Amino acid sequence: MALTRPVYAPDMSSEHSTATAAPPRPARRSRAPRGSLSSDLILDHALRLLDEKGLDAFSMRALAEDLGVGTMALYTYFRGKDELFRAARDRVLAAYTPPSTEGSWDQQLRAACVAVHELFTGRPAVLRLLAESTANEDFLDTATAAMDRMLALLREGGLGREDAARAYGTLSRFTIGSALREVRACAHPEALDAFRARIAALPQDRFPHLADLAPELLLSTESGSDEYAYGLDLILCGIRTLATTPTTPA
Amino acid sequence: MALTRPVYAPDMSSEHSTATAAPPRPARRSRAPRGSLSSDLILDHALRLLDEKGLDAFSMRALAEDLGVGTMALYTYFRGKDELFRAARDRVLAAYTPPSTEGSWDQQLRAACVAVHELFTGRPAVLRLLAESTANEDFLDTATAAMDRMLALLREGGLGREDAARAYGTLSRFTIGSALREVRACAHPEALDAFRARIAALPQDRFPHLADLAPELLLSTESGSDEYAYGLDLILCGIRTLATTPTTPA
DNA sequence: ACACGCTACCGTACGATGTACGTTATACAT
DNA sequence: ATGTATAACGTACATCGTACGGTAGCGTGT
Repeated sequence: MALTRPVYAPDMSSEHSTATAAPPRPARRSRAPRGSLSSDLILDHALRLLDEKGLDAFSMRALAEDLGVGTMALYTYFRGKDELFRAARDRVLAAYTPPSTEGSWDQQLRAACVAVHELFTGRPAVLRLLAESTANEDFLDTATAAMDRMLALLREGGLGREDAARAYGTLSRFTIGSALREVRACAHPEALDAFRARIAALPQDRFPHLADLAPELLLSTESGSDEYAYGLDLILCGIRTLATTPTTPA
Repeated sequence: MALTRPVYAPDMSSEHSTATAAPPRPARRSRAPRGSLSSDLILDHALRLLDEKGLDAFSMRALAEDLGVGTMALYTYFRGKDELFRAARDRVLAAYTPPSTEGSWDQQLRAACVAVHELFTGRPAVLRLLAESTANEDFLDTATAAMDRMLALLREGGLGREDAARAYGTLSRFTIGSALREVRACAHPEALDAFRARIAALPQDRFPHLADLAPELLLSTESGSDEYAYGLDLILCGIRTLATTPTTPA
C-alpha cells in the first residue's frame, strides 16, 4: 500500500473538454519555520484585521494569509474561531484602564461609563463580538473589577442595594446600546446618508414633529459620543434623584 | 449538441474503491404546483423558523425545505437573503400598534417605549436583524410615525427642539440595548447560568461590592422587562427635570 | 382540443466558509 | 546520524448564498 499520493488524490486521468485545463494549483506556499506563530502574534493580526476590514470580512483563511501561514496552523493555538474571538475580546477588555478616582461619586461614575463607551467604540469589531457572541459571561478580572467599582460608586452615592444593582444594569444597557448604534453608523456611512436624506425630505403634513426637528436630528447624527454623554447625564440625573429619595422613581 | 445531461454532469465512469458507492441521491422532490408560493407565505414561514430555531439556524435551504419547495424557488420572490430579511423586519415593524393616547405626556411616552420594547423582545431573531443588518435606515411609515409620536410627546413635555431630539436618541439607544441583552439572555440560558454561578461565587476580598450585591444582581437577571422599566423610569426622571429646567442637565 | 409561450419552480454548479483528520517537515536531544 | 515530538500543513467535507439555465405547469388564442 505504498502510495506516492494520498488515496483521496483526485486522479486527473479523465481530462474533459472544459476550459479548466489545470486545477488552479494554489501557488503552494513554502512551509513557515517552526517558531513563526504564537497566540499573541495571531491575536495581534486578528485584531488588526478586524479593525481594518470589519467583522464580516474576517475569516480564518484571511487571517492565515495575513500571517503568511497555512490556515490550519491557527488551530494549533486556538480550538476554533469562537475561541479565537473570545481571546481577542478578552485582550481588548483587558486594556480597560479605570479612570481617575478624583471628584464626587457621580463624576467618577460618569467618567467610568465614558471610558467604557470609548473602549467599545474604539474597537467596533470587538463590540460586535461582544454583542453577538453566543456566550460571553466568562468575563475577565478587568471587567469584573470595573463592575465592582461602578457598584461601589452607586452605593457611595447613597443608593440602596437593589437600586444600585438595577442602576448598574441601566447604565450598562444604555452604554452598549449607544456604542452599537455608533459603531453601525460608522461602519455604514452610506446608510447614515440615506437616513439623513430621508429625514430631510419628510412630508411635513404626515410627520410634522419629525419634519420640524429635522435640523436637530441631523445634528444628533454627527457626534455619537456627544449623544452618549447627553443620555448618560439624563440617567445620572435620575440616579441622583434616587440617591435623595430612597423610593423608586415615578 | 443534443445532450441528455447538462455538459457539466460529472461522469461516474471512474468508480474508485472509496466507500461512496452511490452519490447520496438527495431524494428528488416532486415539483410543487404553480401557485404554491407567495411572498407572504414565505415570510410567514421565515418568521416562524426564525422565532423557533433562531437566526443562526436559519438558512435559505432550511426555509425552502420547511416550505416543501426547492431552494431556488425563493429567489423568485426575493432577490436574496438580505432582501428577505428586510421584508421580514418590515413585517414585524408594521405590526407595531401605538398605545393609547390617554394620560399625561410622560405616561404616554413611557407606554410607547414599553410597547417598542415588547415588540422587540417578542421577536428575538428580528431584533438581531435590526441590530446586525448592514443597512436598515429605510424605515416604514409605521416606524416613522412612532418616532414622530415620541418626538411630539417630548415637545409636549416642554423640551426644547434640541433636547427633544437628543432625549429621543437616548430612549431609543436604551431600548435597543435593553432588548438586545434580554434576547441574548433568553437565547443562551446556559450562559446566563454561568453568569449567575460566577456572581454567586465571587471572592469577597477582591470584589467586595459585587459579592455584597450578589443577591440583588441575581434577582435582576430574572425579569428583563422589569429592568427595562426601571431604567426607563430613570431616564424619564431625567427628562422631566429637563422639562422643568430648560438648560441641559449636568 | 391543441399548441404555444410565459414564468414559477427547480437542479446543478461554484466559490466561499469553518474545521476534522492525517501528513510532513523542522528543531532539538541524543 | 538518528530519533522524536509537535508546529505547520494539505486535503476533504459539510454547509452556506446564489448565478445560471432548464423544465414543467398554467393561461391564452385558436
